[in-house]
Amino acid sequence: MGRPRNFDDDVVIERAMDAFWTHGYANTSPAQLSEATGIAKGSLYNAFSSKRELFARALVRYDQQSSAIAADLLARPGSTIECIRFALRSIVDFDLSQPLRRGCLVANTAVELAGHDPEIARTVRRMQDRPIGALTARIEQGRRDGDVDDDVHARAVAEFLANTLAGLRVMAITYDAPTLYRIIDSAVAVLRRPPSLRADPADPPPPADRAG
Amino acid sequence: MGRPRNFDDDVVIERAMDAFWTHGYANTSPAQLSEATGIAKGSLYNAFSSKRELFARALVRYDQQSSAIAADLLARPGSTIECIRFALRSIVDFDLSQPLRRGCLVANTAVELAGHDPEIARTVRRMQDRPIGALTARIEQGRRDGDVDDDVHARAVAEFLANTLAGLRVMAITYDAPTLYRIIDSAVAVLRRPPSLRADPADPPPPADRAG
DNA sequence: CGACTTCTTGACCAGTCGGTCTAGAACGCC
DNA sequence: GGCGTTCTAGACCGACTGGTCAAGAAGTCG
Repeated sequence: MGRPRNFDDDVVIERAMDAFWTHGYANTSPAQLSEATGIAKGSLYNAFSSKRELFARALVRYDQQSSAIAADLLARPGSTIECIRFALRSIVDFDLSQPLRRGCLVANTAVELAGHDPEIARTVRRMQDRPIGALTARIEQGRRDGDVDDDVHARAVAEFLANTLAGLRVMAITYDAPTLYRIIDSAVAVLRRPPSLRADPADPPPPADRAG
Repeated sequence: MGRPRNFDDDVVIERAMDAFWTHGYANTSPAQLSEATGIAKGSLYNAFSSKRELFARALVRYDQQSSAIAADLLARPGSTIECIRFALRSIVDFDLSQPLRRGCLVANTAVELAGHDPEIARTVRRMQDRPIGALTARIEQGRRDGDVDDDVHARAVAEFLANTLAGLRVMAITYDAPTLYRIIDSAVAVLRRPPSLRADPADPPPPADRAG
């Protein structure tokens, strides 16, 4: 009963996500959100309580979409290394195809808000853990498939690749495709041979790998 | 002639840098800057024209300090891989030792402003190029010293390591030391054996390195 | 000393911030 | 068609934004 919503919440959240992603949290005013969504400020507050709440919903939406894209990319056929290389390239290509360089909303939120707000920090952390989990699973699959060395520590490499991705999305704001592609090639090379995981990292590399 | 400055510009810029670093550009108001520096708003504007101008000066200062620290770290004795590992760990340790997680001011500025402001983007890009140059030099030295393979592409690996660092400083906002250390260990492992730089990256790894 | 200059300060400014509220529109229900 | 409810829209709010300015303080110079 009562008057029904004049708009689809999901559409509004998506447009708000876009605005927050483009301008950051602090630099997106209620007036801008109203303009971006086509909904008057009053209605926005009636539906989402506060700017903060709307942002939280937008962030969740971003995470869902990103996870879906990541899952698709990591489910593609091919060797682990080629799959991950293609996935990283696709994300970089996406960033560079945008009219404005805006990075990754989760990372941007970490930078802008996580340092001051423990709740946001927890949320961001949870969202950052997801690609690590997905990469871990893909690398473990690679080990089962035999295209990844048994002594590759799946979780450690996944963390490393997620870190590389975080870096790439910052670098994509100011650098060009060739540089970013070179970085990706260097990064995925860890899947060729595992990094040393010993306690004393100063020891020399093992005399030869299993091919020797 | 005329009344002399009541304060040291450099001290004020340093404190402003701290405020911008902690809160971001948009979230640092003239009132906060006045409080952080101990200088009345009017004097601040008299000396630095605008918030924007003061920020630019603070950013330059940050870059100078960072470069000096980086130079020191990369000038330390030891093998290239150990030197770089130690340098990355030191930066991570610094980030984690701070009362607030605030990342890297240059990267934060890339995220917050570079997407919308080409001039800031150029400045940030120049600042990001510096650690790449320093790393390139250190890796080339390693090649001369013989502790880095001749087929390591110094510049490519330097870009990769700078990207890793960019990632680390975002990850240091939400992750803990063990995870970050593992990431560093994975990253510096590229110096053990060069990434493939061939056109077709899908080719299998060479049968054995020079130790085999 | 007085003249001149540049500094410091807090009052002041228009504009915007995040948010509230009121008037009334648009339904379901009886 | 009334009634109750929930919606919409935009006027409105105090606080604060980035920035200016006038009044006067603190120097140099002749």
